[in-house]
Amino acid sequence: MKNLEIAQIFRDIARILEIKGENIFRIRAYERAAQNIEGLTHDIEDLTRQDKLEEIPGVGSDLSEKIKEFIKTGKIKAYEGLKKSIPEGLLDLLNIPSVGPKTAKLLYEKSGIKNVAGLENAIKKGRLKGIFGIKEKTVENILKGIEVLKRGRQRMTLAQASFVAEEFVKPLERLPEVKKISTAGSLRRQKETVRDIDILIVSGKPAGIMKAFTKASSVKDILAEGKTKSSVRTKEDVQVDCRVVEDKSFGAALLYFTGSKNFNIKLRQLAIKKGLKINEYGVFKKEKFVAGRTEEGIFKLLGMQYVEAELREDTGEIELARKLKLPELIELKDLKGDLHVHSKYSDGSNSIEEMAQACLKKGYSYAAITDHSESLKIAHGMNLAELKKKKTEIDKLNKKLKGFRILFGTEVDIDTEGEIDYKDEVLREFDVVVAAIHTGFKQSKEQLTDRMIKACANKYVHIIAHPTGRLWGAREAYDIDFDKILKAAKETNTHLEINSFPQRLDLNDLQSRQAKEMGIKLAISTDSHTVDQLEAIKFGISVARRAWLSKNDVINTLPLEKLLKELKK
DNA sequence: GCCGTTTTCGGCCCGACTGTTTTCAGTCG
Repeated sequence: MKNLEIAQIFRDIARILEIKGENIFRIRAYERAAQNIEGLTHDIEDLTRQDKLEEIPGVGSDLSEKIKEFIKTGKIKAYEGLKKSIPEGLLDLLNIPSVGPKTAKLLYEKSGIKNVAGLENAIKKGRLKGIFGIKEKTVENILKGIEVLKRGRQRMTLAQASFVAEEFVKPLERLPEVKKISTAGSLRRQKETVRDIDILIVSGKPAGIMKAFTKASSVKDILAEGKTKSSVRTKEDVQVDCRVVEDKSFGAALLYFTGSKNFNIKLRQLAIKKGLKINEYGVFKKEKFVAGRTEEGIFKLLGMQYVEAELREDTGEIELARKLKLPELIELKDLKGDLHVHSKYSDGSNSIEEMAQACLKKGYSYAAITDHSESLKIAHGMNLAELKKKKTEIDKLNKKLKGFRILFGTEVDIDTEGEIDYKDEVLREFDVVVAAIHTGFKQSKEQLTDRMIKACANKYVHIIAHPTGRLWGAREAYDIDFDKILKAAKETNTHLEINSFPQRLDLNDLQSRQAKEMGIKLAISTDSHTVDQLEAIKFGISVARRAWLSKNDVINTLPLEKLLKELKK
């Protein structure tokens, strides 16, 4: 997949053009194309072959030629030329908060600064003094920005972001002057990783809220403090923005702060065509306020369906909403059970009964206890004698539990040859067989892909767990040919898992959407090793919703009998 | 550079906050 590579080049081109002071609309065109290419669910090389590049929003004749050139030669001549026109390190300056293209250009032209190190040095030697427009405060901000850059402004997992947001929302919502409060931004869109936290508040007394917000216990720096909008940085280096609006603007402001940027732009363009103007205060006809209290009201006024926050990425949802053809997204309450749960029999911390009771409490009607298979020694993989004991225990518990069924499951290992470590006569006995790669990650792409395809072909394997193996912050995805695996899954009626574990989220949103488009049904599971981890299912649901999945696309929304039928190959 | 339920040319989302300015440009989201 060259998608990300090409998107990065277009983004770089945009930044070089910015520094050179090019036409802002040309710059935005590159940025828009970059973002849309990043969000593609198809391999851009396939689109090139099928002559469908210009179907990508924001890609016209010129950019499609550049993409073709890159696919063919591995280079884009225009890009190579642009790169030579400015010093290599200059683009890095744009990564410093408070330094944009204008400042970067100024620093380069007036002071010969070519990179971050050069900038730091110049500041230390006081060489920035006398540059028009740069005074003490600006220098101070640049220095702070460099510090932030050096620490690395990382993205958090969705789970971490939810936690940071709660630390602000909880105390704020107790204030009497707070009428409504909501998170917004990529957290509300439930992206798998989040950089900044956005909080929106309705109140008639913004001043007190700004004060309370900037004085919150986890705040380290105040980045900006205005009448209705403030930004802080927490001790963990997370930027949190807070904005206060009146009640009648809540919907408009929520829409605006939830984004995404491209979604907002397209919605506003649509409004302009209808003679309306959208900003964060409302929708206006000439000067007159015509909507804004709720998001629903705004979408209705624009003649379209309500677009769920998770879909707002400008990847076709606006067009479908206008035709009233958006899919009905899956919800947490649609799930009937969890199909990937561990117990004490392998490396889990709770007994089967404890896990089952917790699932029952969540309103599930079944759970598959999928302990590791024999070869995975590190996770106390189970031998045949232990399996027998486990089966007996499950049968006994099932007699006891009312309205709930424990499914006899296993998470088997796909070995380095693509074989499963239990024999067929053992596999046959399970209700649910989840298969996954746990070893030999470093094999070649062909080997890894073949292993997965072979596992799909096994008639007793129902679900491939965490299919790409990526572990956020720890491990990249296996080097696999994902398209081939999708094809194999489709042909063999094997299901793919959306693993809800916050560091995994595997498949991710784009991959899940691709699977759905292929007609593959997915399983949303937690891979829980403790009772508490069952709660992570909400993150799997977030992935599914961002992937446009409906109830029908997910097998564990089925009632028990239908599920067992669906699993049969 | 893209794009078209007014257009193949002339538009292109919109506003808060900051710093350095006396009215605004730059940055950010």
